Amino acid sequence: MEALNLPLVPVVKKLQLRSPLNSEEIDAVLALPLRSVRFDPGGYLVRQGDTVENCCLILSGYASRDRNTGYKSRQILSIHLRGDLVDLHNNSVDQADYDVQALTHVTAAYIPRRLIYNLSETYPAIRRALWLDTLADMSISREWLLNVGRRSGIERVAHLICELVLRQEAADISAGPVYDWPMTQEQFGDATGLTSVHINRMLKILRDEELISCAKGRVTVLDWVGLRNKAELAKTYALSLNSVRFA
Amino acid sequence: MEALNLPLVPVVKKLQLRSPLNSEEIDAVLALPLRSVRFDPGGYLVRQGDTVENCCLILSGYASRDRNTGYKSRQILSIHLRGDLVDLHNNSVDQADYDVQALTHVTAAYIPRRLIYNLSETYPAIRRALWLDTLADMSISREWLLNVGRRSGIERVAHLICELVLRQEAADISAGPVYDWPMTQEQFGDATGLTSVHINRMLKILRDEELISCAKGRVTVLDWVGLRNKAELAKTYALSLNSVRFA
DNA sequence: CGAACTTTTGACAAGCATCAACACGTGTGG
DNA sequence: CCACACGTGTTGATGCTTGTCAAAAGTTCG
Repeated sequence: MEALNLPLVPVVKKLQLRSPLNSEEIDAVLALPLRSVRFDPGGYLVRQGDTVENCCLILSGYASRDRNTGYKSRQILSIHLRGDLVDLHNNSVDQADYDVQALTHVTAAYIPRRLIYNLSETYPAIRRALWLDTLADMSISREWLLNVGRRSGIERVAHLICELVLRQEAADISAGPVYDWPMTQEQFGDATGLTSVHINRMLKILRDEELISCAKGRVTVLDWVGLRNKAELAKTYALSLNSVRFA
Repeated sequence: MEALNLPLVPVVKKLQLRSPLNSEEIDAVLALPLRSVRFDPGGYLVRQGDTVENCCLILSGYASRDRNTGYKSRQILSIHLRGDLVDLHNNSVDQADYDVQALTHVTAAYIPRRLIYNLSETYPAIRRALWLDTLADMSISREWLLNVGRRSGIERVAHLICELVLRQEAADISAGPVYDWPMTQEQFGDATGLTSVHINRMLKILRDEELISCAKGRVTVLDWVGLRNKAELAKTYALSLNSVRFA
């Protein structure tokens, strides 16, 4: 019982970032039944066109949502960390209009979407939290669109690194200036609308200017202010990542 | 009384596209108090950083949501037609993180956001409709990100034209192959992540290939299938624009 | 240890931006 | 009524950014 509940603790924490929950509401979330599944990198948690009967929750690892154009290229729409309810947004639509793919090894849990729906109908605070979580998601989306549409290659790369740093801090995955690097350069390109070759060159510039250093699987930010300036990171953006609360 | 309600009819219609409303719910929406304001092209309906106390509804004309990077450039995040509740997504955040700007002459109405919130708490059907409307909005956002991130100039332009055509049909603003053209080439560039000069060249190609023709303020689609092929418009996308319903 | 993937680097090509000049239409004031 | 300014559309010349192709070196994992 206790053991079953533990995976849901990050979810409770994430929801409470948005709207405070009382103990009854917390218990209701923790009581959600889980069906855990492990995925290798590249595995599909959700496939475009799937009939959506479950909501997919990341328990560990990193996953991406993505869409692709006819032939060639993939666009990563968002990146998801532990505690993220990835396809809440498919929750009321018949078919998923994107893939959800494991970037690293991922443990995910499927939750029947009907149960989440019931929960949100029963508890207004949970409803608000889910709503605000969605709003935060949309805010990140907007920033990505600005990033891809109107920034240069070097700015895009710096910006995405900044975002991942901030989100990992908010999720208590990292502390200090050393951060998980969940993705290949190709995947990073798919997130920024660039090719992997160009990503490599941009990372080299950031290394040469001593803003970051890369080891295997990790990035260390050497100069946070410098990196942020390179990214033109909006001041309000950092806020929206962590502190969208019910007002 | 009747006269006051008329502007809200398109909103009711839009909500009912998502989830059926009974007459009590319809009356509740129609009873919302409005404060109408007219804007010239370029006027700001909402400014980034504004404290959000009202929700902004488009009664006529076209508006855009946009963000800009430090110096130069603007990215249009979405385009809004009659009946759209533009900043529902700021509804629970203290400050707007984007501008809302009139593309054409616009009549807009401000509605206290608290009233919309109350409405959604009182009537589950309205809540679902607003939620699904938001999901549809996110679906469009995702497609824009794919468009800007992974498509060539010509594809981006064709794709956006296709989207505007579909949405105007869904909103009963146009019928047949002739469509309003609410924006300048510069604005079109801001929506697609290109420059106005390049937009001009891409439009010339589409005209030379006899896929569209342009007169002042209007675009006529001469070859819908050809234009859609040029855009690689996903089949599922057309659906998501109009038919996100409660399942 | 070897196979498969990822990173790195170079040479070259293509796409798009930038700058600039002119055409066209519209509204405004003299 | 004309002249003019201003915004928008059109086109050309040029250069930078990024993509493409290719090859070699490093890395991971069975």
